[in-house]
Amino acid sequence: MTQRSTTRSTTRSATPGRRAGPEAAPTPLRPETRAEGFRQARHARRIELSEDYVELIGDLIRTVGEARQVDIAARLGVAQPTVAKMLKRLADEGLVLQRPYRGVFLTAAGEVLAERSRQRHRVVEAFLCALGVSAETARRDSEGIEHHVSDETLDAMRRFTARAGKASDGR
Amino acid sequence: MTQRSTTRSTTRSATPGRRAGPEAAPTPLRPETRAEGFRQARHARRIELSEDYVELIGDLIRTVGEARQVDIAARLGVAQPTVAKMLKRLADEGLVLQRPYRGVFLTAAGEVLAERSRQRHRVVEAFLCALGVSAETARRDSEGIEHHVSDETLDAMRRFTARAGKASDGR
DNA sequence: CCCGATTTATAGCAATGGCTATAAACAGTC
DNA sequence: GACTGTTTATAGCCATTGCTATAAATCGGG
Ligand SMILES: [Mn+2]
Ligand SMILES: [Mn+2]
Ligand SMILES: [Mn+2]
Ligand SMILES: [Mn+2]
Repeated sequence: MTQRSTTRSTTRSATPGRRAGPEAAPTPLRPETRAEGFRQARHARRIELSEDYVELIGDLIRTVGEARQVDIAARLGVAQPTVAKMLKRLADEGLVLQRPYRGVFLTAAGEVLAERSRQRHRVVEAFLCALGVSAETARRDSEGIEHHVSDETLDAMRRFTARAGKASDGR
Repeated sequence: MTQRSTTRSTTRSATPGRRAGPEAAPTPLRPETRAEGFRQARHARRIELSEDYVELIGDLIRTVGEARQVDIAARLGVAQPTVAKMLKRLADEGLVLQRPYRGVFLTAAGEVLAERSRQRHRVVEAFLCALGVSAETARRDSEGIEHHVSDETLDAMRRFTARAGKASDGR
């Protein structure tokens, strides 16, 4: 431990020389602490697609009666082979069941994930609307945001939306 | 156009048979419309890393004096070669400048992106706090959410945070 | 029962974002 | 100026997510 290395990278800012005054620079943050956020975001990115797929498949089955690759592709804005490959992966993961040329179906596990995802998506979208964002923007932004919202934040959003609804409602 | 195809996939739900009553099922949504959200999310995912890197590099330069690969890696929670490769890409994109064994620096373009990203990140994090989320959760969730927030939503967040601050403030 | 349109499947390609293992360059210390 | 530990660079490797082009399967009508 001769040069800078771990000392600076990890230990140094743990106990900063000057303690934070009121409203001072926000205390540099330990590297490990900072990494937590990035790790969480990377994890969310990894499962994002699965969530969007099962949610969309569930929607299609309910509204159209079946979920075909072409329809999934059209709604995701990707090419059909992209969907085919992804469905294979989802089948491997036990989230969907493919009946060739007869559409895709959700397994029990898929149904659970779909419902959880749909719920969260709805909360986020409704929240954005309650916050005063236009319906179009709420729809578009929520498609990405939903995957990065923890349960705690989701709860806060729910509370706010409910409050806002009560306030603007007749009562 | 004999079978189902485009008819169902694209045209069908454009003008649904039953017009939406008050608070009825939320009108199935045209496939193209739905695809917009997914496209926006995919786009955000593509530039997410660049944003996080330049923001972090700027932070390091300001607080530590220089941005070394090891320090970036520690804060992102990834391995150093991962950082090395990414920095090469960022250099190709004209966002950073590498002086071998002397740290990374931001180009003018990098500086601009970094500042914009940092700003947005701050707004989102402060907003989550104002919403009543714990500081830790706000820090972690904002790391992912920030990249999916449009200007319109960002504005709404700013307004809310300001309002909340005024409300709880002495006056 | 065969045709034509639609839908799926497959092959092959590329970019991205991770990793480990290892070599090379550098900076301080003696 | 050589040792030694730190930092960068490089060389593979792999998984993921997208694409195009093309072949195969299916289905509804005639
Ligand atoms: Mn969703
Ligand atoms: Mn989504
Ligand atoms: Mn950020
Ligand atoms: Mn981020």
